Amino acid sequence: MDSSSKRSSPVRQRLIEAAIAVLEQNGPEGLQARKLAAEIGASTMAVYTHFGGMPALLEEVAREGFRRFGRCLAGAARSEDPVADLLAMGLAYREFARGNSQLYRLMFGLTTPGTRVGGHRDVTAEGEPTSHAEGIDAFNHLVDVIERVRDAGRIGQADAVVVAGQVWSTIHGFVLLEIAGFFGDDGEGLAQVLGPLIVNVLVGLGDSRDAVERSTRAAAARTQLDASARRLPGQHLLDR
Amino acid sequence: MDSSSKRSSPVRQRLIEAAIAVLEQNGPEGLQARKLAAEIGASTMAVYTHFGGMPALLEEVAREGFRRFGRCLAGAARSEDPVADLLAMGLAYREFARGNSQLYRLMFGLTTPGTRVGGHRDVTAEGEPTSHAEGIDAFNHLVDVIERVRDAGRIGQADAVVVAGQVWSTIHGFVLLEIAGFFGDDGEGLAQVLGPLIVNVLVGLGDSRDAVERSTRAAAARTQLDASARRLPGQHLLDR
DNA sequence: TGAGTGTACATAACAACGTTATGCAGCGGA
DNA sequence: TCCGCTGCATAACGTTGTTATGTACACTCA
Repeated sequence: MDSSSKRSSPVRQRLIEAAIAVLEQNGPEGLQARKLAAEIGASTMAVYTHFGGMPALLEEVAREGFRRFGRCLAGAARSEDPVADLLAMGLAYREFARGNSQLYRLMFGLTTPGTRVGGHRDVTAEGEPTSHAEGIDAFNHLVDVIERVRDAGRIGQADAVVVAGQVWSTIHGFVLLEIAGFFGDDGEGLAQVLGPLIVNVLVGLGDSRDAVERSTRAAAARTQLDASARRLPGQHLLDR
Repeated sequence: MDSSSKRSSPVRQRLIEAAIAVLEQNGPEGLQARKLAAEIGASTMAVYTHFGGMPALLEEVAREGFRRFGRCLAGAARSEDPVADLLAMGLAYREFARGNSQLYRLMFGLTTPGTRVGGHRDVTAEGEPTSHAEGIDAFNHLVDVIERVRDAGRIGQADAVVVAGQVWSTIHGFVLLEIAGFFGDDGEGLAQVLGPLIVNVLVGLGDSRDAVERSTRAAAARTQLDASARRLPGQHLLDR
């Protein structure tokens, strides 16, 4: 068998895309074998001939999500100011997570929706992210930028991987709390929390505050950033 | 009806506790009406007379989780060095999340396991954290410490709520990535990522690096911190 | 060219899940 | 004593993931 007949069969790909679409529209509850199959005009058997079961399909959805995520991060512009590039990548990161919040959560193994037992006893051992490889690929885009930041002499001689882990923790935590609604629905969280926070981290890493804020303006100018979103009252942490 | 007969009925409480125990042992998949009822020696009807359905029970589990989480944070020692107290609270935070990882994820609406449809059409609208109130209570412990840090003149005149949001993002993100296995299973992530990261944030907030590191040692001395855990090879970000 | 082989898929059935309907035992107040 | 209510067991229903079975089509080889 050649690689195109089985590996990239149209129904297989359409199932994954239908799953992503349904996931974002109806939430994880919508990820049902019958529903997805009907969505592409097939029977539930399509899920089993192409994936072997719902868990494997969801695994593939997460993998595809990480690929798109990686492309999103890679698409962040690359200039002569690596700190501005890092900040732009952070904005792209948040934009992806906000625009694909359900997918983002699924990617990090947080959703675990469809792993219902049904007829058989087997269940994916919960939370083991087999899509680690794709996740690390995406993570490496962060490492690359940080290596450039370091090589530009902005943060001393730190280990880029370790620093990337710190930056990733920062953005990941903010994004999840923002998605969960803890920072309100407008851009308040970005302006008041994530923005200052990433600046603080970079200053803590050794860059000068002036330089970081210059880079911030450069990144904001590149991304048509509506950071000063209209503020509406809401029930969240920053509101009191 | 008096408050003890309905509000804190033994079976109601035992169902919640059974759910927490099963959740941590078997993962979200184990949170089934039949299983939980059998666990306390009752029929599935107990779930419906006391909660009205699985979603409400899970909501109550999350609420109880936030209460325990709040008590855990409140239990962090209180000394004359507020930065050391903040760091100790961060350690307690991570300890709770690691020791109750499934519960922690459920608390933040990330798990969404039992919201299967079954007979009726209704489904909790996915991800809306009705247990916000308890979550904010826990969050306020963080705000309190940071107010003391600010009043001690260590971080300028920042808004304590905003700063708390930054610190929370930081720890939340790290803890979730660590739970997901991205930082290895030993304490490497703590020593290489979270520790330096929180120091960087505090330095970025205005404290001096020397003062933060003194506070770090103080906090580590209080908590019998085995930060230098034995390093085993593993497949994760920091390993290459 | 025709029989054999295998894959992709539809149909139908099964076990397990959440939920609801029904019924019964026990209680308290009139 | 009788009524009504509450707490719960039993049994049934609809929906889920999954599996079994059968079939149509494509491809291979003689």
